[in-house]
Amino acid sequence: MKTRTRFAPSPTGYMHIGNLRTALYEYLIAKSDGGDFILRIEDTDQKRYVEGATDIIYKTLKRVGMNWDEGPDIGGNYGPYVQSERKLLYAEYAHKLVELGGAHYCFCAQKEEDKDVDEDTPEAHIKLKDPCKHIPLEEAKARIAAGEPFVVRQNINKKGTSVFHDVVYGDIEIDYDELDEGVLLKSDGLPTYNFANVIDDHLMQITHVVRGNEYISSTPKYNLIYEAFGWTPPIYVHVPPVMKDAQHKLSKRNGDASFQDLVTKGYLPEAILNYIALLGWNPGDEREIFSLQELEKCFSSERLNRSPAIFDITKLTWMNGCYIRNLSAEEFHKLALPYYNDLPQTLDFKALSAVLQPRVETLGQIPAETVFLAQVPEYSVELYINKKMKTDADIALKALQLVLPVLEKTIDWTNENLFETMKKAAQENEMKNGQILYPVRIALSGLETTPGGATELACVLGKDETLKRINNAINKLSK
RNA sequence: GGUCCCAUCGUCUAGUGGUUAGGACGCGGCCCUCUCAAGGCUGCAACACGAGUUCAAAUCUCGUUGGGAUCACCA
Repeated sequence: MKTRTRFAPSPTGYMHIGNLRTALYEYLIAKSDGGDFILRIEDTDQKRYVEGATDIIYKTLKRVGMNWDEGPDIGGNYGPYVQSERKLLYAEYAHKLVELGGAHYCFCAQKEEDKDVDEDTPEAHIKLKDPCKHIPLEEAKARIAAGEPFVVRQNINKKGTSVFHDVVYGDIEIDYDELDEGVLLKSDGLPTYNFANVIDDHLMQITHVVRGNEYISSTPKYNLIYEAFGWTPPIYVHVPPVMKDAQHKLSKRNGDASFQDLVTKGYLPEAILNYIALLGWNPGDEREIFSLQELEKCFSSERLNRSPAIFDITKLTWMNGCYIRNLSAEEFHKLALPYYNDLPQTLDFKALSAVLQPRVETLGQIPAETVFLAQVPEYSVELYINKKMKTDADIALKALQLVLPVLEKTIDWTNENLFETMKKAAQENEMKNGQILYPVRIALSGLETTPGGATELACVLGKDETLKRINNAINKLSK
């Protein structure tokens, strides 16, 4: 049987890093086995639906090169691939499941939201027995026919322990009486995730289901549905979450960086993808830099990790630097250009870009220290002035002249606290190490300066002296 | 609270009974260099705890502690 995996996001906002990683693993499981990767949109919760979110999903996947073989936009043999368009299908199967004894109709009002209930008390977690379960089927049907609102709830009739196998976690045992008889078909006629994912995964012939490990405890419920229909469950691959710190998941809700945020900051999609691939997976050897194609070759779900991984922006930054340094001068400049225009308050980046263009061409390489694309302007100016000044005085001069007005505007000359602190730090460092902080030293030389250096110089010398020295440098270069 | 899951340097991890517990990021030092960065070399740094099994345990078992998940007409 051909391997088929699916990425099934809800269009509720930006693409989270954890989501993207799940998609990656789905993609890799399929592609490392010559299988198909399917995109399915799970939009059964109309309350959480966010306009444009689907587009973000498309763009993100395309941006990192994870192309899907079937999906809402390109179709396929198992469509439609948007759950809201499959509404009738779910209803049909839900009624069928009732006939098969796997579910029942329920007419209870929606449970009120608990307010002042202490989450930790046992009482807060007592599962309600559903009185509707005992309504005779004929009576229930009559009430539905009469127009009474209803939901379809799952029947958990089994006793004892359920055992299922997970690729990552191994065999897992859960008692049936831990399971609640959850809603499968909501009163608005749309299915819940618990039902839709089973129906769709079966109908779309999905072989491997990859999802967050928060679904582990409800997996037996899904197996019960498969069983009631006489279907074979897929292979389960539950993955641990990506964490922000030891206690908290990475989540957009808390303002954690999304894929798009990272890209905007100058992280290359390839680097982000490479980094998150290694967050919970490793190839078994010591390689760390992988293109998507290379990952396809060596990926194995057996090497997925069981414990959560903390997202470390520092290491991503390092990896991003690796990717940026590998760019050709042309590629680099093309990618960096938007950032020149993006920071109008600090420098005239258009002019600066024109100044820097020949430098990249001359050097034929990217400044080694360039880590973030978004930092390109600052780094470039600094490096340029420092390194090329002597041989390329003319261009350096132009860069300096661009920097000067910025200094006057951006440095808070009145912030005495800042200046005092930095001055003190510089002096302490001088006493301790016998040398002045590098940027200050450069600045003091009066010949070379940089935005950063000038700031520190200003801390030590004050505004007038700083500007005087920079002007001297410009004059000297003009000759 | 019930149930399920997890536990190696600060972080990502290798490790499936015998290793000086390896690598990467970060951090410190040295080299290179007109500075920084990059590169090279090097240093600091971990098996949560306690029993047990065994000649031998990071690895197997049990317990403890700590953390996470779940108990929605959200996914």
